[in-house]
Amino acid sequence: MNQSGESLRDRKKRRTRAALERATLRLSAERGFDHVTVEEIAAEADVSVRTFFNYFASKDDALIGADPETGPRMAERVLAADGVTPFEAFRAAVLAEIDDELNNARDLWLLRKDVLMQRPDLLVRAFASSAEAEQLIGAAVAQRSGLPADHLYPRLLVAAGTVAFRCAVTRWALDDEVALGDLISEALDLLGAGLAHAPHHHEGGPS
Amino acid sequence: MNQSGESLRDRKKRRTRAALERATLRLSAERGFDHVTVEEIAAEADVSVRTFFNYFASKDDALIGADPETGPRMAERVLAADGVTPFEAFRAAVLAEIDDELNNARDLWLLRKDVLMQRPDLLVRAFASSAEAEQLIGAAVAQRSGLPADHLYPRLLVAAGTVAFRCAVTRWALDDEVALGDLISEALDLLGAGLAHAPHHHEGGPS
DNA sequence: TGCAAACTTGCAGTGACTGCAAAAATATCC
DNA sequence: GGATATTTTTGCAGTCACTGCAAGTTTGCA
Repeated sequence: MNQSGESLRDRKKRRTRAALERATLRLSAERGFDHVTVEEIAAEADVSVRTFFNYFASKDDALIGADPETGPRMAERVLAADGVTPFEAFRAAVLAEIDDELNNARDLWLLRKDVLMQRPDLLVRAFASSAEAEQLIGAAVAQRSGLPADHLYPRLLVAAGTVAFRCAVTRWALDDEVALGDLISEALDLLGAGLAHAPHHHEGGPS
Repeated sequence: MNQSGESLRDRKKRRTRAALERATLRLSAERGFDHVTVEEIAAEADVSVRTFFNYFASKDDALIGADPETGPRMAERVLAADGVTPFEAFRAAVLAEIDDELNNARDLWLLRKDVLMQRPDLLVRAFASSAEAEQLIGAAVAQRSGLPADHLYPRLLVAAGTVAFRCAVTRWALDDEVALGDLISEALDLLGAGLAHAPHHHEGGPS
């Protein structure tokens, strides 16, 4: 291993993963997600098809850049935030995550936007693969709440938070000129305050 | 066409659909969802594989019995409920739907329970196909709210409601001795009241 | 330099899913 | 009751996502 924390191997893996993600998004933005084969993606990223599947469990996963580290990292974030409610901890974790994402991979998110503009429903399908991540984050929320791990609240919070994220991304992809972070924040606030009452509608107002 | 509202054709279609659903669930409960092929399901239901795909767009869809009429029917229910908030209308529509379901196809739900006991994560995947139904119901909620169809609130309500349903079904499949309707009701209440504050935990209390 | 571990690749195979056109079943009209 | 139009079922051929395995290649470490 090198003196730095990241070995050659790690660096190569990160580059390959990024290349596959970028290839998936670039080609999909160009001709539509299901007019692109994994074979083409792999070719564009200059690796074998088999290698594609070493990095992503499915084509859908490559679309959202599903990363096995996301779940554990989010769980850690939830546990780390101190002196706030579990909900606030979760909210902060989500916002921190997307902030990092936009800082480190803004180009990928712009491509993603192009793809989702064409087919917003892809997001619904793609998020279905996050089951085990939800599990982990839910356990963290449960721990912070002093609730049993199988209680309804943590599961519902994480699941609803995930769809809030999804809704926000969808809106972001369609409407122009809004910051993604703001949309996510708004959606989470709505969940926090309760959906019992619809917000009033202002012509040309916020959102 | 017969004197009754339902022709021979309609009756046969309903029977075939039910047979396919039942075959999917029976075989999956027995040996696990992904150790069953569509070929086997079709054989059990006594139709061709191609016919299976005339009824269900995917194997996942057969698992939850995805019905093209569900979306429109739910939308209608939302619009029909009168003199209540959009949230209440949605809530009532969901509860009415599951009530009908349990009355008309309780046996299928018991089989479903067996399958989900083994693999709760299947539900997450299966619900991903409901994108267009969500669209329809969301439009109905928007109309009742006096909000534009692309506003965040209706989309979020329906999406969150869907995962609330999903969470409730998962809990129902794992815990014994609880009515599914009660669990769904509880989950929707939580959404309505807001997730900002975790409910208190009573030992042995109402989970 | 040499060994061990991690990563990549090709290959062969399974199975979901699709379009198409012919065959079978059902509805409609006289 | 029979001819005809409409639906539904089916088989077939083909594409493509995804998997396990075993061999080849690269990187880490002593």
